[in-house]
Amino acid sequence: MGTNGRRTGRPTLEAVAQRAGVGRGTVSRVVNGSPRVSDQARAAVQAAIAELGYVPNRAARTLVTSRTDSVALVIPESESRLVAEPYFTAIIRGVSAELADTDMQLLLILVRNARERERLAGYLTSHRVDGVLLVAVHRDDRLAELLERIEIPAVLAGRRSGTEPLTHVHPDNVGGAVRAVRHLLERGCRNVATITGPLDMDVGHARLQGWSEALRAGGAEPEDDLVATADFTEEGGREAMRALLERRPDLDGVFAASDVMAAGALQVLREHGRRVPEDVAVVGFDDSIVARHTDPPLTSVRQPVEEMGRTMARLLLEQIAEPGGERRHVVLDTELVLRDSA
Amino acid sequence: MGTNGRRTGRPTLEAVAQRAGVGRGTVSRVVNGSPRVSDQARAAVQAAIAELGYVPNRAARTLVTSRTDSVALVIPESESRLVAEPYFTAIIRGVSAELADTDMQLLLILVRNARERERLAGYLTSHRVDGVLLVAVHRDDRLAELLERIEIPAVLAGRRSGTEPLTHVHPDNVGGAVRAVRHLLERGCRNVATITGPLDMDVGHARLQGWSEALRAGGAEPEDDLVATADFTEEGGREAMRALLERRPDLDGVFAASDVMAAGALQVLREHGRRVPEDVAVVGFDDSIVARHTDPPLTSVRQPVEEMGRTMARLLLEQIAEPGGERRHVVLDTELVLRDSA
DNA sequence: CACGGGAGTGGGAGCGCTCCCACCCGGTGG
DNA sequence: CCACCGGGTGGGAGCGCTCCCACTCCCGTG
Repeated sequence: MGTNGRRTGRPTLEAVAQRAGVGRGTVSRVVNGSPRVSDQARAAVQAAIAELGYVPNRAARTLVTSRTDSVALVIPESESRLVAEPYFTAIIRGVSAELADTDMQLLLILVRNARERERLAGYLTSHRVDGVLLVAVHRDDRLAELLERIEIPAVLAGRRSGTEPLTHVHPDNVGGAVRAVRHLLERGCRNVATITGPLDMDVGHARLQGWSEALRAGGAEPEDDLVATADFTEEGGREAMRALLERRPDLDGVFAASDVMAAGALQVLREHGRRVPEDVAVVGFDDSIVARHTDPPLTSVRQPVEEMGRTMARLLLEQIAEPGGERRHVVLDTELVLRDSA
Repeated sequence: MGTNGRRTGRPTLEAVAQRAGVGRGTVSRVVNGSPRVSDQARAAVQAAIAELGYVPNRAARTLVTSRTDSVALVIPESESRLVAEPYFTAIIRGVSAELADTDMQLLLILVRNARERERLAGYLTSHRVDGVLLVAVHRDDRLAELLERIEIPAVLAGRRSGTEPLTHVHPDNVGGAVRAVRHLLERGCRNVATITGPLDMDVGHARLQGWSEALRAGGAEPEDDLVATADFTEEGGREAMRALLERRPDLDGVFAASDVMAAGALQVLREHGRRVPEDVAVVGFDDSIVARHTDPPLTSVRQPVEEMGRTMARLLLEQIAEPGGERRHVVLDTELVLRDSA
């Protein structure tokens, strides 16, 4: 009693100090790994910590340091329905794995609408997290702009454009697309069409660019009527495929910028009596779970999503540790996974 | 200068009080919605808050109240590969939606191994969160035991057994299975087999039970050689299907306790030259994304996963608000989604 | 042998908030 | 007319930590 009106039974730094027969300062130094402590004192403190089961009070620490030891993973919901869902799961898994050895907390923030974006803005501005990971970035991304404006450590999955100033990580979209289309050409396809993602996203744009590059490298000219743009959804894939068949009945290969769109395309091809891969060969992108279950199973470009998550987390931690450091840009390799569709 | 050595430019409660010409106590009362404030004072304070853009410092509040205003969603990784992935995404979405209007933060914690479970234990014991949501519960679940022991507000998705003492939410597994099997019987199936999930999980057990009940209700006897146990994976589904075909070549219907296992079963049936649904009708469970892409598309029992997430969050908030309240148990309805496989 | 300085240490101040007690004041009842 | 009450209010104390300054040793140097 007296001055010590403790409400929770949890031991404090003070208690540890008393137990170890040292001052608060010394305990703090030990806990925070300062070298300026004698071996003797350190041992005594560590023993006391173990005996009492001391765990530092995060709030008290945050209050004085104004670090929060937590980072936010922000997922714009509107996009999350579009991009294949396993993508987010894999990102989360990677981020979490990388953070596991730290004592950083992972906050998950889904942003569904303008009101929630507003809330998020207040949230970030009041520095309730040390850093932010943002996925599903598109051109003119309001959230990315926000991150840039308030100068909080941040890492993007994807980018707004080729000149993205914020640190970001993404798969080699161009290279992956090139690989896919090259494979189609090597199989003997003469008229390779593509179903693109939204062209206001770099990922959509880049995969289209890869298609063009691969065609040119193969001596073919990328023709406009071999391109149909969709929105990463299955229905979008179906519509695009119908349009392509109408415009170019002679097509014999399709590169779809996502597995889900490829799945839609496969349905339409079947409806039209085209055999896959004999009449039309199809390659998707993502190597997601759907790729293994389509009929026929889908050849697809694998992107290392979990690895992306890990990398993002690592870059963010670096940036938090050294806020002045320069922005980074990491591109991860893709790989073509062969199945039956091409 | 002087006593006010502020480091961040953010306004404090003190600043608001000064601006509004009232005391700290009054500002605190307004911020926390106490009725014991005159309309005049409240107006002045609200104006000052708006002008200064005041946001309460969470750490300071936590330090004194020992509330953290955050809840943890705990996902045991070992299971997460097994249960269909979209499940977690949907749970997350539901939880997040329900929390969006609160100022509760959502912490995501993946637990991969014993070491991380240990860390989590320390984490929870030191009350760094106000409550916990736990998914993928199985019998003898160590994490569930932990939650029970440290008496922290908690809600489970699923349960350890029929006598689960903790508050929990789950779909009507028995009813869903009954619905599926009844459908198979009504279609004219005479020998309905089942591929179960792990029987050390209530969900595996309950879906098996539903199969039995429906058979009996239909006048048939559930025979042991019509049951094969798997682990919710595709490969498990394949093996189980092979075993069933060997034991009971006369089977003409299969109820699989998950879509992923059903997908594996479909492959094996095709390999064996059985047409689906003509020779063998198949029903899955989950109505996950794979169900739409199998060949043929899979009839499946839909469980309202997002709704489960919402419900879990709601129950948790109630429990945090009133820690003494009694445990709750919510069962959500399922629905049969008809496609081509049955 | 005095002195400067580095290593190690203790503890005051203060982070921004809530809690609670003391106080003020106008209305009511004896 | 005064004691009483209760709505409304201000501000001290204190949550548990880090930061930093002051202090004590004890070594090496001139």
